[in-house]
Amino acid sequence: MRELVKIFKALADSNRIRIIKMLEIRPLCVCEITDVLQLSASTVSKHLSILREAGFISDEKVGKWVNYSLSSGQLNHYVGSLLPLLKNWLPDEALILSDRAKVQVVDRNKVCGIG
Amino acid sequence: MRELVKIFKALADSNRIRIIKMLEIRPLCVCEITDVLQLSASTVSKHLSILREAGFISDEKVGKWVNYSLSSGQLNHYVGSLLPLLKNWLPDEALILSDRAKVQVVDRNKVCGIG
DNA sequence: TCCTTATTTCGCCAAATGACGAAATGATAA
DNA sequence: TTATCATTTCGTCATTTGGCGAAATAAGGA
Repeated sequence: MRELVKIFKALADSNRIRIIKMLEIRPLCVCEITDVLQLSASTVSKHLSILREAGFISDEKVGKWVNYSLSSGQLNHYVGSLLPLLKNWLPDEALILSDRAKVQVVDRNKVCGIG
Repeated sequence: MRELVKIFKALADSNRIRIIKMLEIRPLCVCEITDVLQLSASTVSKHLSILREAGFISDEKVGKWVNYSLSSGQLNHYVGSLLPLLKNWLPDEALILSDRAKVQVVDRNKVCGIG
């Protein structure tokens, strides 16, 4: 029960849903997400830790970057059911489409450390 | 997006999940739910309004009681996907089983106005 | 080694949340 | 009509949440 509540809490924020929908495109580092969402790095880092604790995403340190990607969903039963639903949801939401367009072109070597 | 966040917020509380799992058994009035959850009537009423606003439940006034029941799920796309998932989840959770056992025997004419 | 860079953690603040009791509402029963 | 009962609304309070900037970490490059 506590786990299920944690999972729904993780989804109960629009910025975290935006992150999940961005990660459906490809793995991203913190500063790429920061660039798209226009939030501070510390705020994005917090959102990512909430999503990670809930099992939606996993992180992998590569050099000075941490790449975040969607979980396979095989580890957590609830996540395995919810991520496919989310994948089909919000297909026409303007904000999500614009986020994803930015994800397509963002370059971590250019956005990180500048804006 | 706003609607989806509202829906996840509605599920992001253990007492509201308990209510949904109780309503899987049968429709209930506020005071029956109050009796099982051991919360104040005003708190339960608030939880029910959040679930109703999100589309999970509907209410029907019958005499002096208001019967709450699970939505068919045909009205709201998200709810229609999530309620069936919830129906399969937490099948062995002790708290849910105990709530449901109470639902089986609770009598609104006995519990309302006393406890 | 020293400096830069990406990320996380910490401390703070404003707003939202979940709880309660008291008061208001609406319907039944006397 | 008057009293009772189920429910909702209101005001309050403690806790949680989501945001920020500053400081701490950790890795890379000069």
